Amino acid sequence: MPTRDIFNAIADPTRRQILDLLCQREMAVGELVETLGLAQPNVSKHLRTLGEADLVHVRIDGPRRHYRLRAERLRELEEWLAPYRRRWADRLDALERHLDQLDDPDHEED
Amino acid sequence: MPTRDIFNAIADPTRRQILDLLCQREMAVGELVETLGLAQPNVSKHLRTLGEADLVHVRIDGPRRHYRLRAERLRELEEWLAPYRRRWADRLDALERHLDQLDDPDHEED
DNA sequence: CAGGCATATGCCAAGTGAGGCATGTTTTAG
DNA sequence: CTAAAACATGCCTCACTTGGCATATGCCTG
Repeated sequence: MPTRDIFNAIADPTRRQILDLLCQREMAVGELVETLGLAQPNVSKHLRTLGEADLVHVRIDGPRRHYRLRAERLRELEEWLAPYRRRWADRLDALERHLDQLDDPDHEED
Repeated sequence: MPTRDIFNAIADPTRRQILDLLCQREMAVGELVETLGLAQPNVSKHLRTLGEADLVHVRIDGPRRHYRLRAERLRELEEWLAPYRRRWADRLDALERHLDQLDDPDHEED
């Protein structure tokens, strides 16, 4: 069984697009299919992957399944980002960019 | 040529480990090889992928290549995360979790 | 209960990525 | 100029992933 972590889930552009849509409102599979222009089984598979990463939640409504984003799950990403944010947030950032410029003369700097 | 975006770059656990190491200090390939316990060509390939996503920067020092993290590049991820952060940050969050609980009685809630 | 929706799952083919291994390249030492 | 050190690159194989297509499953209507 493959890895179904968040990093893997958001690595696919189509899945990011799905998340983007679900960020606005809950949607049924059919709506997603129509919006994405993909085949229904394909969309279902992506939703499965997202579900295994706990990024979406299903609400069953008769024969329809409404998928809703679990935005809270993305906090994991936020937390992973924390140590790095500290790096770009502090004053060293400017210095590093300056060093990059010195190391790489071809690089265009703003 | 494959996609070399940030999402893809951080999808691999080994590459995240490399980023984690480089977050602390600049390191030469040999140091990374020793720390990671992987074969050198493999490490070089991951570094290449990270480089193509502009997540690392190389400083050539004689025969050695020191890799440094470009933490600023991760701002792209931060920006991508922004719309979602708004979702989990607002008061709707608690409501949504409540709804999840109602939809999914088996789910353990804190 | 038969049939039709809305979705999920299974199977197959093609593309992609990671690791292992051998080899090429650049730099420094002698 | 030769050799060795430090990396990068090329090739191969294997496992995984994605998309397309067919089909199974669950739910609701008549």
